[in-house]
Amino acid sequence: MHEIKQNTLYLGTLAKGLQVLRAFDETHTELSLSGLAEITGLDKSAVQRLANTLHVEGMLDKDPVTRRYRPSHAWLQLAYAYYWSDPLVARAIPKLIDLSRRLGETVNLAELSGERIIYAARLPCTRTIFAASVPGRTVPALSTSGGQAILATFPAAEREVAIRDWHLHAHTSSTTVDRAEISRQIDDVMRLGYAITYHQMIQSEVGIACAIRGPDGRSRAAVHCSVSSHHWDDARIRAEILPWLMDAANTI
Amino acid sequence: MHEIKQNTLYLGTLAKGLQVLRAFDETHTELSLSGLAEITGLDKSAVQRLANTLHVEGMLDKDPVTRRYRPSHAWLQLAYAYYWSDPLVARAIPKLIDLSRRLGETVNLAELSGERIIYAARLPCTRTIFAASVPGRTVPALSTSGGQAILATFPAAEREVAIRDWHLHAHTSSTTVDRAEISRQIDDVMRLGYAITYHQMIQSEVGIACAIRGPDGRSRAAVHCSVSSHHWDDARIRAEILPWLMDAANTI
DNA sequence: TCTAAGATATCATTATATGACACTTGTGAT
DNA sequence: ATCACAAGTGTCATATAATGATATCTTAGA
Repeated sequence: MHEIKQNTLYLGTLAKGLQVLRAFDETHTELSLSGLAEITGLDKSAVQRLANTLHVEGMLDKDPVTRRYRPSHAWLQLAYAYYWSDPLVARAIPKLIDLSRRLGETVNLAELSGERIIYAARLPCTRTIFAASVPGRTVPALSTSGGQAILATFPAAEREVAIRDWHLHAHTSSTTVDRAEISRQIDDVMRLGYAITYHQMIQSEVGIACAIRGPDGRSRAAVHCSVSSHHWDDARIRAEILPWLMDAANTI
Repeated sequence: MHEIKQNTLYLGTLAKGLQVLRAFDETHTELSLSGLAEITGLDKSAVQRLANTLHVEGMLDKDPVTRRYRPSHAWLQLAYAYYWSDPLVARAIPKLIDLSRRLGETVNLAELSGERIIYAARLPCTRTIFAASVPGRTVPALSTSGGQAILATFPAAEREVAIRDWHLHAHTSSTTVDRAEISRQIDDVMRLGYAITYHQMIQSEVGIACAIRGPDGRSRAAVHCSVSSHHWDDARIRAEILPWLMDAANTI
């Protein structure tokens, strides 16, 4: 029955424990034993043992009355450890703080994580939806200015593979799902040195991003700014946001 | 030999896997197998299996050349799931954004986690040390204005136990380690409705906090603001920061 | 080039996780 | 208030899956 990972270096119990942790997301903020069993597809008894162990070890809080499990503060402590381990975050944060004060708009550090962009650091400056104010959110790289800015620094072959194969999802009615169109957009990014996208993840949201280049010229992260199209027209974005954004990206 | 937790509901393998995750912190940002074995106190072979499993499951990145492990982006995604699960964060963030714009200073959501305060949400507004700009950091509750503000809402008996027993650590030369003095400070907090501490975690840092009260009057979190004593004297703090801070805490 | 320290691989042994089942507790409907 | 069903908790024989000692391979430093 068991996985092809039937290697002696692979501990199934630990992997299942991680499955339980990852069962929690935007829509599943607290889960009962049976809920966990359903989502993970694991045996009822197994989930009981896994959840209990995670609880005893302080990784899950348990509501004594509803008996439902919730992520514990330990999850934030893991994030704290992550932040120290990511050298880019430490270098970017001071610049992002300056940038956000200067622009008065939300700025992010967007990192490439597989086929997706993860917002590693966020400085929300204006009331916005919750998902846009907390770090750790991931979105398809092809659909964001951050992802396009990063992809534009890739060698042609890799870029084409990415544009052809990477996952896309129509988050809004205006999300670009035509890969040829995305390819053209990325050509523009290469020419201009920055990326702008409209209404990709949220309606009336404009994303502007500049890649942070490594010593090899290749980028794995971008400085990203998100503004409302109601408050900012194209000309003002290019005049008042872009210069500072590019400066920040280049000095990180 | 094994733990007193020799319960059939306790999965040792999973617990050891978590130990490996928690081996990473401020000072250990990337670890080799032998490093992990040393920190966790686990068998070399066990660590090999645990780390390999965590790597395969995407919880640890592995540098192909140094063979050292680092926290992966998955750690941030866990934090993202945490944020959705914590009802206080969602309610606090819009208020914190307003507050930080108004004050132009760093504001935090401080939650009580055992004997410590954890900064669940942070909006850094001014360049500061790295540890103060990323969420997930924990500090002893007794040594922070946030912790004192929360403790001041506790019934007398619990408060006294906390002041007597909770852990203290002299982070700076000015950290208050005299528990009688802390008790007096908390009495002041109860009278005034807010807490101010000086030089507790960092030199020349002033912390100001107001408790966020639940329907039962008891508090589990506080709105916290951190400023430099070079730029703010006591009078200005009380006149220009406190009113807004208390307003924010009361409306969350 | 040599030498250790560290990483990877192997394997017999048995401890440890498994999952079916029974039991208990809570919840919502009648 | 009672009942019935769903959900949570506990037990146990079984064999899978974790163990840790050892051996081999790799890397970095002398």
